Amino acid sequence: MTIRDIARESGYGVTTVSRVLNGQPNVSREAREKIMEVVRRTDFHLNSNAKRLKQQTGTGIAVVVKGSKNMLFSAILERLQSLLAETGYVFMINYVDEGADEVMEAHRICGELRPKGIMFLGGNHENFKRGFEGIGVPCVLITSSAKELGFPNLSSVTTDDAFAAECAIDHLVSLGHRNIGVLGGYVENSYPAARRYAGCVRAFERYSIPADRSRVVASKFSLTDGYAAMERLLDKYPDITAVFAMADVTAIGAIRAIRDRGLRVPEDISVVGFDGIELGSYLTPKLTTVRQDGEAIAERSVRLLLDAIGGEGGAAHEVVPFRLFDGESAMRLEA
Amino acid sequence: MTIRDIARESGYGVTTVSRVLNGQPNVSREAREKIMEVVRRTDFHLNSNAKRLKQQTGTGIAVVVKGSKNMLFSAILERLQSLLAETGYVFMINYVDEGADEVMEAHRICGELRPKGIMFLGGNHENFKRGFEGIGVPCVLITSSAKELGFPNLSSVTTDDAFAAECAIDHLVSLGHRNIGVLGGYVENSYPAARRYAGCVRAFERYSIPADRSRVVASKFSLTDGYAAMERLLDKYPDITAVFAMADVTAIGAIRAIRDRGLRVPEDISVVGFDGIELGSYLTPKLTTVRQDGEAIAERSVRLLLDAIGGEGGAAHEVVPFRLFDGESAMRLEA
DNA sequence: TTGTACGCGTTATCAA
DNA sequence: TTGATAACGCGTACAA
Repeated sequence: MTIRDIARESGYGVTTVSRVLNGQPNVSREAREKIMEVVRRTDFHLNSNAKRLKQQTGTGIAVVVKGSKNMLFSAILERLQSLLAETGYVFMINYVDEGADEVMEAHRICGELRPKGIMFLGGNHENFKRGFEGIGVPCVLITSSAKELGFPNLSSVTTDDAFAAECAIDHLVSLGHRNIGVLGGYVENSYPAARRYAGCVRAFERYSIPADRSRVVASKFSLTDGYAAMERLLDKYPDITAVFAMADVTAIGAIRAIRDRGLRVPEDISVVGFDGIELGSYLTPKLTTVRQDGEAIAERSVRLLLDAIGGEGGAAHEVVPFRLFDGESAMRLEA
Repeated sequence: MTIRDIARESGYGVTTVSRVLNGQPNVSREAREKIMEVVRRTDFHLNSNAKRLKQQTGTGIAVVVKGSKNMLFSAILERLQSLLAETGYVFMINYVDEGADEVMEAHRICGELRPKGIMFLGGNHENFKRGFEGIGVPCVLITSSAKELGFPNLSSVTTDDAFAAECAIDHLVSLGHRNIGVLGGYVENSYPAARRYAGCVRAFERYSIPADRSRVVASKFSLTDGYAAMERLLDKYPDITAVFAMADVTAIGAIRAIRDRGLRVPEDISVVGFDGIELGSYLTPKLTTVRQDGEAIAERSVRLLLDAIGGEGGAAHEVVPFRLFDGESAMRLEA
């Protein structure tokens, strides 16, 4: 079933049929109705391969998601999907492993799917430095700033990770804590982890908390890794009274580890997370956390990408606000 | 940059270039090397639109995911992705809203992406009855049995929902509970919900628990809806001692609601969930739940779909084992 | 082993 | 307002 069959069936030419199917003007009412009738009757769909071949363009936006069990990413993804659905773009999601090279993947995607733009949900700066050259379509990196990378077709949308982490530490210190552990991503692999770590250091310095008092254990952002990291932290520094986890899932894993040692949250150890996933406020105690604004992040990302696709200006780097959600998992240190 | 340019540049014909690029035999070593050199040098990629237009097929498998915040789905999806990655199929994920018609969406996808097969992660029987006719590619419905639908190109992979729910109720009854509430999906919209409900009824009858003692409140499968459903349940039946929630997220929402009423889990109210998401065992108390085997579900689904695409046999309907994970959220009823 | 030439289904151009 | 026809880039008979 092709556009030609519709033409023959309806008594018009292929051009007219094409016009109707693409909602173009310069078609008589009558022709439009007759043709649409046939189209509906035969349940005809344009062949998008032929269409794209002709138009020299893949009508779609690819999303490369780094790590599939990130609940913040899920929330952002959902919002992206619904925002993009309204625009008529096809939305192509590709998950890559946390250790994979998302930029290599992007090259593959460009060759294969010819997207009009690419969104990276998470990403490693090294991979971009090494391989982003040569990617021709507009891109936006989400949850990791690409400002210093300086590519003209790579925008970014982020939370101010350093400042946000600083606020988290501020909060703990204001509650009287000085022996604070940090559970984090791998600073060398993850830009957000590096920024958050930098924020911690800044805060510790401000309060003259010696560097050796800030106990940092790297871990992947997952329940099980958070658990393991917390165990190591407790082994090495049994005197800590508070923990800042660089992701909510890490915090949840950590809380389980704390309890499995017979300690309580927050009475024995206060915990502050990062991300602000919905689940956090269903836990007991409710998770105190730095809440990133996933909705805003998604919206700004789509806006930036669509503008870039439309040819409006070059790369932009936006920072969306966060706020500290004061839950129940962190409390004042009893003297 | 086309295959013709590569041909000219390398001094061979387009056919030879095409053969090399598709790994076909009947090409001399020398030609292969020379051509590959040019391909690498110019970073050439085949135009997949032209390729698919010619081959009359989109090389890919589409997945229609119903509801994006289903953590079980996320886990299955991840596994599907990695299984399919090994096969070289492009993996196209499409999220649809819980209220949307996934079969309509499948039609759109067929017209647009021309996939070789479709996987439905969640789905409504009514939609299939009404609209599946006319979908020509092999499909597999995951987490909902399509046996009774009888389409020759629609396989399915499920847990035995009815039996699993029956086991959940069995467990609660064996702990001494008789006043058991049920928090569930909409029985009329969700086949798994209907099956699980049927299992509950069967168990209640077996124990001669009057139907009016089984207090059922329908709700969507989400944290917030689980919370609201539990509130309604407590309003109507303050004397219940146990709750079976048809999804873990519902259970987690319910637990929050119970606690917000000043009651304890499991001392005042026992809770049993369904799905067995990883998170459950990080909670306090650890969630007692019916654990579906997401890995096996993903693996069987891929197997079934690939076999069907390969033309091996018709529709098959597989049931994968589950098991009751005995956590801490359900306890013996104190006399 | 290699090359020529045609057709896949659509849109764009141009003429009617 | 309409229609004939030439591309788009690839795979593949078929010929050499």
